Amino acid sequence: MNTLSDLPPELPKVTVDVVIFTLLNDELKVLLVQRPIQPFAGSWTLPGGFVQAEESLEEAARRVLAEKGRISNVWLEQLYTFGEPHRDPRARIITVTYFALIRPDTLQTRYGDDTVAWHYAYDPPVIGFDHADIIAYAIQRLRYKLEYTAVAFQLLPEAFTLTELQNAYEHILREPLDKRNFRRKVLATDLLEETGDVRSGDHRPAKLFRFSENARFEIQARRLFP
Amino acid sequence: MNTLSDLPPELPKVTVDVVIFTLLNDELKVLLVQRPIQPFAGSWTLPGGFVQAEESLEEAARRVLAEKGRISNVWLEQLYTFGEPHRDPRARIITVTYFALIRPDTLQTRYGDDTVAWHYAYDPPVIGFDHADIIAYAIQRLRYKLEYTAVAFQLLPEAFTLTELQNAYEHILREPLDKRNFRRKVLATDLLEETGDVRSGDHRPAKLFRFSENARFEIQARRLFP
DNA sequence: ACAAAAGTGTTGTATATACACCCATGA
DNA sequence: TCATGGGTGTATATACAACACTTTTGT
Repeated sequence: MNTLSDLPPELPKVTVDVVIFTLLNDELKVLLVQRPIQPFAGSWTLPGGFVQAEESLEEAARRVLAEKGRISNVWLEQLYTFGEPHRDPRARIITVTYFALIRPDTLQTRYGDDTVAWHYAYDPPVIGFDHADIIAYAIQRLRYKLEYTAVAFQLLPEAFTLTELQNAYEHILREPLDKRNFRRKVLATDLLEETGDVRSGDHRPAKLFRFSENARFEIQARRLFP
Repeated sequence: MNTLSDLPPELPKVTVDVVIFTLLNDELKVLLVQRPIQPFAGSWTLPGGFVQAEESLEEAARRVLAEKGRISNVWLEQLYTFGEPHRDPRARIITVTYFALIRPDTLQTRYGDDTVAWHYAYDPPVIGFDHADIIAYAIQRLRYKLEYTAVAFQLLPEAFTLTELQNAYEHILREPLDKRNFRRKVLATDLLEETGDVRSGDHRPAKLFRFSENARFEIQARRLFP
């Protein structure tokens, strides 16, 4: 694997960083890695790595996901490319960023490894490099996509209640939504189907839904909330 | 300036390519450069260049605009980053693409230089590398932005008639628009103001408009056609 | 006077919003 | 029986789409 010291200093090098979001306890979280060394020792940064010679940018991003948290088969989209000359004080680094949405149980970190952890996306710890900007931009894109597409199911378990879906929207958008209007809108699309089961809690059981198969092809195109 | 042969072959190198659009004779055109050498000798490609050590990506894109057509002070936005391993047969090249909208009179090419020229964006000549994909993606983004923002004025002269504005929209979107609805919508925004002059042709003179100053700050945000 | 482009309103339809009560269950 | 979250309908306002004729000028 390349390290910074392997590389001639005069040429830009290319990394991919991935903003990995999940919903954990109704909170939007982002996966961060704590830096053991200078610069920014102790600060948290996005998981990333150098682009290898024979992999595409998206393959590099998926490799990073696999290496940091054994995450595979997730939804991933290119976000933006950051290339200010001195964003890394050591060398010229150009970073192609991706963002991913996963269910929290998809992540497997090594037992006892507290250098890879979920943090509040809206209230992160001390962040190194320009990664706070990247996270802020990713949140903006996520909120935008949430209003216009059906990406939300990437964050939810296979089956979910309409209240759970609405909670996900409310916590990411940070605004309350009207229950009746929300239900009418999501049911008016053909993206949801009932599983036939219910979730029984303390009170009245709630119908369980899943995203229909064709929803997976419409993440990009469909406007859930026009 | 770096050339491919200067660079060690094992590391990805970074270029910026710029998709420069204009409207010329009511047609959407893209600026292309004819390649003098292999690979793809004779094919047309996007203007581009290597990212230099001390310039940002956007600065690199502006340098390309200045070098190829003495174009300065134009609207520019990052588009996407292309990085498939063998998109350039000679070496691993990662290209950060930008797109720009200019008025056709902004371009100054050297007299007699026919290796830099406007081509039909919707009906381009033979294109080298994967630049046809890049152009197609840029058109898609342009159409999208046109429906949701006020970018169109980047393509029009300082003063224009409503019919000229509608023509611009119709030729980029490739669909006819209703004259009354179009006028009502654009005038309902506060993005346009009358210059007070009229354009006299063969027939009834048309009022001239300009984009108001605050429109320039709202290119990104404002939805012209919600 | 006529050709050609500029300019102008109304109506129906669809969509978004605001809002409050009854239902089913477990304790 | 009561506490809790699940589930439901209507009325109003706003936005969009369809549509045709009159006005002004130059020749």
